[in-house]
Amino acid sequence: MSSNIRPLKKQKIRQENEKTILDAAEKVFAEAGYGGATMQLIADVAGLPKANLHYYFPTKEALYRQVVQNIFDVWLQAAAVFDNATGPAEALGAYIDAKMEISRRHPAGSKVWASEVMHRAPVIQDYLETTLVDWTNDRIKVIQSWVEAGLMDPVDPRHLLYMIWATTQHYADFNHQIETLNDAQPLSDAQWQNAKRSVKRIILKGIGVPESELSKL
Amino acid sequence: MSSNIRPLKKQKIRQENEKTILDAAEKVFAEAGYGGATMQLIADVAGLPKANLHYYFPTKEALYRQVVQNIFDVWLQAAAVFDNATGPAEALGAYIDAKMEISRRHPAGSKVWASEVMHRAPVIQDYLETTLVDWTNDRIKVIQSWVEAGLMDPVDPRHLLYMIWATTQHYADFNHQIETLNDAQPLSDAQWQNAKRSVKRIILKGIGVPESELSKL
DNA sequence: GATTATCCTGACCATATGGTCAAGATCAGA
DNA sequence: TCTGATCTTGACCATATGGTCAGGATAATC
Repeated sequence: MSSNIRPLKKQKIRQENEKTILDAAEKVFAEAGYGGATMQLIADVAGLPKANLHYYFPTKEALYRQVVQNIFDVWLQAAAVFDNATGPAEALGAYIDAKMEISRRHPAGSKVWASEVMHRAPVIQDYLETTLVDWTNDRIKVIQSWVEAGLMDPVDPRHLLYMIWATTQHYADFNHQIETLNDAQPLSDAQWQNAKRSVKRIILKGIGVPESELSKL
Repeated sequence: MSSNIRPLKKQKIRQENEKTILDAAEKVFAEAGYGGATMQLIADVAGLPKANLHYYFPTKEALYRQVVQNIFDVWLQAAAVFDNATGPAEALGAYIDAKMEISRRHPAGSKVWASEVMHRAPVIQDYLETTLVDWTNDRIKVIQSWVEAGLMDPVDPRHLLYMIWATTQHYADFNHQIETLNDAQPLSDAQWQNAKRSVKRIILKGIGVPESELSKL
């Protein structure tokens, strides 16, 4: 391709505008849902005329699809931390930390993801059936091996994963409820640390990680 | 009031139609979100002409509000099981069971609730600030007393509650994902039992409930 | 400076949707 | 059977929304 010669500043314009639009779209989709979001509102948040959105993204659905796929990528990146670790305490601890951090930094993305799945995944069903299924089955095998090695109790890996997903994402998806229960204040740094420690401790102890490992958290 | 004399069969008609409409609305709101749901679709699901919905519920928002409030009531009923129990194993075990059962029987309601909270609770914010805050603070005190009585580890009650809510509701809100990961099959009776047992065991063990109590699950 | 490709945008359109209404049907009680 | 209240519904309306388009601006290349 000669694409790295001809378009240079122009390509940059496209790149930046797409990013601006995608960020605005993620926020609006998270706050209003797919049906409640309007192209006009996304345009306003992005600071661009509506017609400009349709220049970069042909339809609302195409824009939404891109938003959801980006979130899926973030999700997969967090999953990488799960690997290259020796045992359940280290691996699951790091995984929980990573997912909690995403919930903190990326709540809108998590909400869009939740909404998409709640509505039976009309856009990313194929990803669920391929990438997610494969990833999950791989991790299940890893957890199974830990069980067989006596590093943890014989818990059902599937439900362990669901619990980790549910709990960590809850801090993003239900952040409004959590704030309301926190005197209408966002969690402070210290409260986030406490949340992470609490979640890790209960789950890891719950699957039989020895106290000697837990004290490292 | 003479309302128990005059309208009798008529009152029954209203009652039945409102129920039909509310059931249809809950399903459609859960599947499409507030913005994606249309009065026409709700009418079709209910088997009634659209104009009839507006006879019983003046606006879409009023109908939605009623749906959400009904769900809140179910939620509170489940919370009752939390009480009149002696210690964490019994109380939290029963609470988790009750919430898992709701997720199984009432997934649409849970999804509407999740969606409402994710969108910053435009309709039931007052309930969150009053009923939910009060209920939560009460339970926190109860859990705190268990900690002080040495019946469980000194975990942060707030995050324990969040974990229970997150995990149990996950089985409703993300049931599509769970089905996809279960060979596109809904969970069987046995799988639901396994899910309940797994969740209860990890959480209760995670907060330090002694093994002698856990074996009763 | 001329040419071409990319980018920008106000004005516009077709459609879908929430909601209205008036006329008719059904029912309880006198 | 007559009367008044409740219920039913097809037809209709105003508005909001996704999407289009033509004409103009801007930037790169020669």
